[in-house]
Amino acid sequence: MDENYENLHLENQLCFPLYAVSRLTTKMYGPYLEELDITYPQYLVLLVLWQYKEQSVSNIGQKLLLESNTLTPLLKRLEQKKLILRKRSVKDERTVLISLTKEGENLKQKAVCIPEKIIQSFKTDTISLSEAIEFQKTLIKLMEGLKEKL
Amino acid sequence: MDENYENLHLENQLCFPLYAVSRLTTKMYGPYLEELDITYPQYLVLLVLWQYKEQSVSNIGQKLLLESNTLTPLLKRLEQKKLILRKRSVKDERTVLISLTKEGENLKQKAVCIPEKIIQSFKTDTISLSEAIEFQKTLIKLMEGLKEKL
DNA sequence: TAAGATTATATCGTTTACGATATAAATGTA
DNA sequence: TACATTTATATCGTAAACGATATAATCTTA
Repeated sequence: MDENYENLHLENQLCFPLYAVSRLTTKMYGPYLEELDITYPQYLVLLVLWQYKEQSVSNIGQKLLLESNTLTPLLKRLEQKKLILRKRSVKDERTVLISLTKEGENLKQKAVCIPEKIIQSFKTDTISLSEAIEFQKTLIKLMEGLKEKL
Repeated sequence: MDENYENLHLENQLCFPLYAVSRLTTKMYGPYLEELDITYPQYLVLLVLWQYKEQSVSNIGQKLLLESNTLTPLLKRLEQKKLILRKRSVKDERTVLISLTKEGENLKQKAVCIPEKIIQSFKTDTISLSEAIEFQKTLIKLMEGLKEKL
C-alpha cells in the first residue's frame, strides 16, 4: 500500500516558506546595511533605540523577542562601533541601560531611506499593496499569538 | 520642526514580524524535533530527502535556498547521527550525493505526526483557516519573487 | 535581619547563516 | 592537447540564535 506522506512534502509546509522569506528579506537589507556598517539584527536594535530612546536590555529584548544571551554580545558590538552606550542603572544595579551615542543617533538620517528602498524592491514582485497589508496583519496576529505560548 | 521617522518605527516594519514569526515558529518545532534529536534546518533537509530520495548537495540547496557553506557542516552532522550517507558521484566526482540510511528513512514514521501538531498549536491563535491559506500563498509568491533577485 | 526566591545580565557551547575564498573536477576553446 | 573557465563542495571567519547555567542585585518573608 502506497503510504501518504504528503503532509511532509516541502510545498505543504507553512514553516519553510516563512523561514526562507525571512532569510531572503534579511538579505535584501544587506547592501543598504553594509553602507551603515551594521547587521540586520543590529539594525533592529537601533530601530528600537531611535524610536524609544534609552532602554534596558530586557526592554529591547521584549520588543524584539530576544534575550540577553543574544543581545549582550550584539550590544557589545554596537558599543565597539561607538553607536551606543551601555551603563548600569543607579536605581537598580542589575539592569543595563542602553542609549544612543551622537553617532548612533545620527545614523538615523542615513537609515531613513531604507524602508522605502525595501518597499520598492518588493513592489516588482507579483504582490499587490492590499495583499501586502493583509500579509502584515496576519504576521502581526501570528506574532502576538505565538508570543503568548512561548 | 518635528521630524517624522515613522517609517523607522518597529510597528511599521514588514521585516521585523517576519523575522520574529519565523523564529517563533521554529521554536514551536523544538519539543517535537528534540524527540527526534534533530534541529529545524536538519528537519528541512530530511523533508527533502524523504520526498525526493537521493539528492546532490546543490539540489538540496536549490530546494531550501541554502548553499554548501551552510549545508556541508549540517550534512556532516546528519551523517554523524547516521541518518544520511554522503558519497561522491562516480559520474561527476565533484558532486556529493546524499541519501538516507535505513534509520533516516525510518525517522519519517516518527516525523509524520509533527505537521498536524504544529497546525493544532497554530489553531488556538486568532487566525482562521482561510487566512492561513492566503498567508501561505503570499509567502510562496514572495519566496519565488525574492529568489529571482538574489 | 537572615535566608530563600526572583530578576537582570552575562557566559558557555552548539548550530545555523553567509560572504569570501579555496580546491578539485569537468568543460570549453584556442 | 594545453589552458582558461565554470561548476560542485568545502573551508574560514564572523555574527546571530538559543538552551543551559552562572552571577550579582533586589525583593520576600519567615
